[in-house]
Amino acid sequence: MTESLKIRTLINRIGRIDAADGWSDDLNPTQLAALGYLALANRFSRAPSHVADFLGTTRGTMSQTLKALERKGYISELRSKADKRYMSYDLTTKGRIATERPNPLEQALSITDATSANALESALERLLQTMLKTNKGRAFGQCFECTHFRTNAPKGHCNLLSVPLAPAEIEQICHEQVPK
Amino acid sequence: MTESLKIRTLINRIGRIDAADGWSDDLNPTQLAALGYLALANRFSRAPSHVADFLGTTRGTMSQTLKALERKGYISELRSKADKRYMSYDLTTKGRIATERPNPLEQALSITDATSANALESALERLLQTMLKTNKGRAFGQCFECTHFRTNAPKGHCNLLSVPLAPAEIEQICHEQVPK
DNA sequence: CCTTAATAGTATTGAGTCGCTACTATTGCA
DNA sequence: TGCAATAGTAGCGACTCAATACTATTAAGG
Repeated sequence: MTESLKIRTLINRIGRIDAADGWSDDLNPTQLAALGYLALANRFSRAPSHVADFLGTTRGTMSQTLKALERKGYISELRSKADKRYMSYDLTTKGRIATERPNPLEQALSITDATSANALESALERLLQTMLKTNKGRAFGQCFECTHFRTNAPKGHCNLLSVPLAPAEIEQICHEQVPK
Repeated sequence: MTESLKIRTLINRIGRIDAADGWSDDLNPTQLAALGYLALANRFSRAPSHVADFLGTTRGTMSQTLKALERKGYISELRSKADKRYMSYDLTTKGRIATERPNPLEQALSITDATSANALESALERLLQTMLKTNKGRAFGQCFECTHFRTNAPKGHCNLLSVPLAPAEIEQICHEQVPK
């Protein structure tokens, strides 16, 4: 059994076990994953196509998932006036609460020391970026780690969209992010 | 954004992107995951309930998935004579070939140096074991890392089942494994 | 021994994922 | 101005998935 196969099996299994636990209430793992992404993404990155891109699925599938989330009252639709094709989703209070539900993965990580957690994160981050490079996927990183980001503490500025960024937005996920 | 949340998001996303790519032929990610497990498991660990346990799903769901795999000719059923309730699945040649298909995750890992791959594996292994401990899940590790294993190179012996183990079996996954 | 409990697999149901194709509406570009 | 690109969605078919209920078999206890 090769090292690569072991790692792949581990990631797959950890993800499945974590997802299996995420079935409570009336949300399934995919709906919860979409909700979790929306909770982290900035205001330029909350369209169906962005969520689809982030989770490696299609616009059609994600469209249905988001409609289901809206029907259940976890998110609300927001249509753009500038570009009438474009739409965005905001979390409702109910949606925000749902993302804060405890899960076995974070629970297990909470008893891990900070140094090894940090090492694990950067190893996974490197792995993901390598995968995305060959797959032509987007990075979806945080603004403060982006080449288009200029700091102006405590605020920031996006050079790509020519838009000022509030302090809270600097840590959010953006679909245009290009890692430094 | 906490470190735990980042790691959870990364594992989830890596798993999904890897799975999305695994859709080729006529197999979906879950079928491929079940097939992958059967390829690694020893002869005592290839029943529907074992696969279900390994992947964190139910017997009912896995029963259907395995029936689908059998219908398509990837695995073949083998009923036990000792215990008529029990059954086991073997991979066919077609099934064995399907597990060898290249995938983005292993491809990305192939250009990672051995030391960091090793570190990543043990970090994920620790994370999984912590998750399983609170969830009462089984470890599903390899025989040579089990408390019931006795070596008798190049063969081995299982003290739990009182059965000799061929060299190839020592590296296989067992549902009874208890990590040392 | 024989009743009862535990275990293994499965059929069924209903909600939902997922890729795919086809379609509409809108915007960008040449 | 016309045509291509983009964004979202409906509909289809195969499948996942939890949950329930069921059968068959084996184990355990009085």
